[in-house]
Amino acid sequence: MSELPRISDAEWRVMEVVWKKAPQTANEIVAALAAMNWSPKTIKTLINRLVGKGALQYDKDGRTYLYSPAVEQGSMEQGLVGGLLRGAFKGSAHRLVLRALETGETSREELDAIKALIARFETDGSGE
Amino acid sequence: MSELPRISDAEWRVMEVVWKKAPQTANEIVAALAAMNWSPKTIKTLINRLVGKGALQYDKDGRTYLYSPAVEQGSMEQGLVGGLLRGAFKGSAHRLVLRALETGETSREELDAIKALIARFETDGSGE
DNA sequence: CTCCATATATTACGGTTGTAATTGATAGTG
DNA sequence: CACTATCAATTACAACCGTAATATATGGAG
Repeated sequence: MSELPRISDAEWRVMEVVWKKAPQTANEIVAALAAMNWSPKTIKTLINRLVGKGALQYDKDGRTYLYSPAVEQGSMEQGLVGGLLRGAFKGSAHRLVLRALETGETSREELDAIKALIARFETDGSGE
Repeated sequence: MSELPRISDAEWRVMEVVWKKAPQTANEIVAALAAMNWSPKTIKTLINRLVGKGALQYDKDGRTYLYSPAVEQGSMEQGLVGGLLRGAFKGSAHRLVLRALETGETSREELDAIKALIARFETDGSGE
């Protein structure tokens, strides 16, 4: 049961790019992150760290590398939220949801989707 | 609009103690954290860092200090969840909730409480 | 007034993170 | 075949974090 790597915020941005489309070269990743205004060097560093942590893997294509995720986005999201839930919220999911809703950025559609989730988890204790 | 300080996990544990009861002396905080098996020195360091970050404040009582929170727990929780929501979930509250529920640790009571929250946020767009 | 127990303050040290620059390897260009 | 543009690898460095140890100040016991 391989442990999920612990990755930082900046590293997460890089993972998002590769989760969205894989494999990608370092330069493609850099291009996808243009909006971050990071030096390409910085992004290369982040990529290397992610490889070191086992979050990214690569195949050599001649001189360049093709990077792909080595961990699933959903698992990482679960790890993140689970940590918060256990750590800061002591398992109180409704308090976590309260804080999320308090940001005031949640649309009616999101609220409906959450209602649907609750219904699903109410009938059977887990996912459908 | 004072910015919320950014505090680490270990520091959060200390804040929890002071949020639960304030003011408290350093020694009372240490006692409350006995279960963490941290050296008292370590806890003093965390307290000092929290003061430096503006998360704790103190009043001198002779030679000892009485520490109190300088930021509210709710605000800090909101900052935490809001950051996650904007950062990793791109505003998709229902996906955040999904990941929370997937941990499989959520009781029926929690689910009911969440339903109540949804209802509240559906009628008026914010807290009552 | 002196000494000690104890409270706070300062310093330590290796690992992580943000943010890069420098170095080393190599595929093409001429 | 020598040179350069470009990859990836190594190194840098300050701030933050976990985890303390050491130093300094001071109220109270004699």
